[in-house]
Amino acid sequence: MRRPTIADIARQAGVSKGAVSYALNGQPGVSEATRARILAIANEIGWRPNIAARALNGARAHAVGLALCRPARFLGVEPFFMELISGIEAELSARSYALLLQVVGGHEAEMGVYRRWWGEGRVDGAILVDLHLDDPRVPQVEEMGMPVVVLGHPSAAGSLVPVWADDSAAVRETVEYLVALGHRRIARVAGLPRLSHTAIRDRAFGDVCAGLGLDTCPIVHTDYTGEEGARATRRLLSSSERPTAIVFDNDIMAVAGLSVAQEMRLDVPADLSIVAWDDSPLCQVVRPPLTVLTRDIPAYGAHAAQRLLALIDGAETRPLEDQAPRLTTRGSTAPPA
Amino acid sequence: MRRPTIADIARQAGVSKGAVSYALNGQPGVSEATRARILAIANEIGWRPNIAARALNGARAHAVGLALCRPARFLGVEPFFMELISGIEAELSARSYALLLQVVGGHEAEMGVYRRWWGEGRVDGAILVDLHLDDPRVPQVEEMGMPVVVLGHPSAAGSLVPVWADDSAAVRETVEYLVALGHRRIARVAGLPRLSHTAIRDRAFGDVCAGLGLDTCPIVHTDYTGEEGARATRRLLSSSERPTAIVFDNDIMAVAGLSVAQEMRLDVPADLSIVAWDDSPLCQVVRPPLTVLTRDIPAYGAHAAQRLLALIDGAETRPLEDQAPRLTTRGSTAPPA
DNA sequence: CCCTCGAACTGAACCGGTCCAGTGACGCTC
DNA sequence: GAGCGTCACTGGACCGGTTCAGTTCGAGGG
Repeated sequence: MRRPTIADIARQAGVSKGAVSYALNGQPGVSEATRARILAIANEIGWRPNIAARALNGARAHAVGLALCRPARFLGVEPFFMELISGIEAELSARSYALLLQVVGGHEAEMGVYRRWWGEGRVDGAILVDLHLDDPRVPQVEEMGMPVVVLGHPSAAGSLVPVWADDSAAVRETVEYLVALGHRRIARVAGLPRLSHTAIRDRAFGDVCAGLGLDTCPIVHTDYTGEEGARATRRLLSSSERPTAIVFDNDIMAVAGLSVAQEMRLDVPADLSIVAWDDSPLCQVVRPPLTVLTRDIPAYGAHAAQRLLALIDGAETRPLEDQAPRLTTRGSTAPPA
Repeated sequence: MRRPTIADIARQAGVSKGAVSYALNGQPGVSEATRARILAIANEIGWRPNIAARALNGARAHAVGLALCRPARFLGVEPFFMELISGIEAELSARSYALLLQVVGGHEAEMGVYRRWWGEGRVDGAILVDLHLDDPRVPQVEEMGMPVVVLGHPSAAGSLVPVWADDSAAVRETVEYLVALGHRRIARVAGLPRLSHTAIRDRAFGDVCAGLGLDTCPIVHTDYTGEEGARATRRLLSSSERPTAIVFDNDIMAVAGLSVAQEMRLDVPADLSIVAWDDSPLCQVVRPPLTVLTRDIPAYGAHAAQRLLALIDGAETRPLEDQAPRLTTRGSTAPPA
């Protein structure tokens, strides 16, 4: 039971392959009657275009690539990637593009995957995530000439098209809110220090705290896991200058931090206010529910996909600034006791 | 800057395209000297095989498909899919296969995606997840003739190759453990009732409870979200015959249930024991840490990918029974007060 | 020295589409 | 009714590989 080809259709319709091609692609060159006949036959015998054959004629691969460079154990931890992917997907599938996904162990492997995909004509472009400071992938991808959208701040994107959100503004909003509540000792439990968005948030945090004349504003770096979040929290809460508010870089660390505080018989929010980055069901399920910096992650992914498709079409190449994270206040923040 | 082709290599090496093809594919028909020369040139000019051209010759697409039929809001909720995907990926990438991913809204859309992928020669096979009772996808996929591995119990897989784990055994182990602790009133907060694995767990739960002569063993069905988990827990804990132990079908509901219990001033585990299905950082971060049914989800995905690749190669088609979930006891289970 | 055989390689068909240069028929105009 | 333009369609080259039937050549055997 061979797949039907346009040659089969041509034979049945009594026309040439060329005519069938025109008819099926909505191009001029065939009469409406013939077109209808050809479409009917194609439909009847269940013809589908063979993308390989199409791609061979210099056409699009109709797929974009995403290589995630994270150990598997971190992937499950954060809902971020799944939400991002579903957003990217929504945009892609609307244009019948597929997403090629690969989980890789490191940057070299990631570049190897991109090189292979691009070299094999498997993808028309890619999305780069988790930018590092001085990320080696940026110049390498630039050299490959593959259309690429970068999820991250323009300052780190080189000549690639960035899609980004203003994390600095979110940090500022959060700290100002906590200060308005009366907090003077605010700490930050951050993610991996080599990630560029961590650096941006760190700097914004330092700047805002200094600007507001706050006392000590420690930053502790972690690997985003609950264990490290708990350890960082324990350390902060045991210090002589115990902070009255902690801003966490993700939800899982915030929940871990909450548990640590409660273990230490501290009341949240009376003794300690907690803010998490990125909302998730988790943040609403714990007691008290967590005040969070909310992002529309699927939209973020969708915008990135949009820009990438535009880039592939040779159109839009300007940076795209997405909505900044918004502070959603819940029960975990209050004036210090 | 055109992509180099074997014609370019042939020209530079002064041989025919055919010879280059033999050399690059490790086939006999060229001398070792020539082969080395050709490989050197290919390497130097950065040649990569164009998969479209290869696929055109009836070769493999070197990709498998996974269409996830879940609303985006559920995807982020559970680490399950991300872990599954990373496991699938690990196996695929070792064999240079890519994973085509699409998130779809319903079963018809999902079948449309598979039909398109298969018809277009984009994938060599697919993995079917979240089997329903009398799942309409099974006969449809059978008819398409596409190699497919089903993640789910053989009884629901029709003639497709199932990869499954013995959930019944896990349910039995859990209930027997709780009974051994002294519990007599055990409840189950289950997932979507139309999913076949929910039905299997439900039946096992009923059977085991009946077999052990337990009193009432209510089952409440939910949609896997924290909100519904909380509501179900509230309902169970407010009933006249309050259960002393609850087994949840995922981690997020278990955590929500824990919060509800603590809100109701019940001590966990003294007044209520809690067991969650699927371990996650979340389960270890809350107080008390949750007793869970642990599965090696990445391994599960890897095994499914293995079986699928074997199936594509025309080899193995027997069902594969994976390791059953194992009970990992933590602080959330104890004898009833 | 001739014949055979295998290794090494060539040339061309082929996969399933796209697309361009032609071709023939028809209608319109002057 | 000759000339022209347009429409509908044909035939074939082409994309980048694979594969197979030949061809050439050198070595070995009798």
